Amino acid sequence: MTYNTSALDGFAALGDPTRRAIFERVAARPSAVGELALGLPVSRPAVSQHLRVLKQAGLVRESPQGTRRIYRLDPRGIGAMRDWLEAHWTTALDAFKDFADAQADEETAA
Amino acid sequence: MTYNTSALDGFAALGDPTRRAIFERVAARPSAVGELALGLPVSRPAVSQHLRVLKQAGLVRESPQGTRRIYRLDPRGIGAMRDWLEAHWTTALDAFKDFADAQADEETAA
DNA sequence: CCTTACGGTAAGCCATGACTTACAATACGA
DNA sequence: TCGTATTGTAAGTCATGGCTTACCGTAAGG
Repeated sequence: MTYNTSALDGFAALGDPTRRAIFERVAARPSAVGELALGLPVSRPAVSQHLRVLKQAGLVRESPQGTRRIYRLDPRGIGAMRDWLEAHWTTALDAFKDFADAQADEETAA
Repeated sequence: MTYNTSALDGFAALGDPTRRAIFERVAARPSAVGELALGLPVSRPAVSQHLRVLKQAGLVRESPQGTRRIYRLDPRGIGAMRDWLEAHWTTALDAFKDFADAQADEETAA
């Protein structure tokens, strides 16, 4: 099973609560792996593995700085998700409006 | 571990490819469970279980119609995700801009 | 009524993945 | 050059969850 596996994997990446926490901390301030691990209830390797997933989803970028790797947001991944949601947002509203209208008609008829 | 478990569970819901396929089909046209299962490589109970998750995430709504249940989009869930992404979108752009500027300065200095 | 259609639920199987500890690699500082 | 700091990776464990088949409830229609 493959479906559309493109950049929409951002949803799977942000689906994990720990990963979402990491993402939000990186969003607040670019950080190294160790710093992130300090504020989280998981080990440093776990954070490292999560960052790899986030990176593959295009959600974060790393830039080496000495022996440390600074992680910052990458607009590409979040942009793709944003576009996808925005497209469905309008259709969702339209569909809901049609449904509400139909309900109203039903009420009137009854 | 709990983190923020509110309506952001939409990410976890849409993280699964099968669920995303179901969501897109419901977005294209409100459908019954059986119809959805016909066009997918999984059994009808599987679709039913996925719909439950999507419903709990506020992404779809069901409305009984005879023995059938018509599923349509629910704007609430997708709206929450949209807001969350939109907020981080701007910070992502800002952070990226700062980073790009710093890189440019570094280039100039070198 | 009795039958048929439709869909939710239970139980169980199995792959995925999140996490841990242990280890290897790399860059900096004394 | 040697020790230290920082991080990625390997291997293994364990829980989560996605899928299936079997079953039960319920609403229409003869």
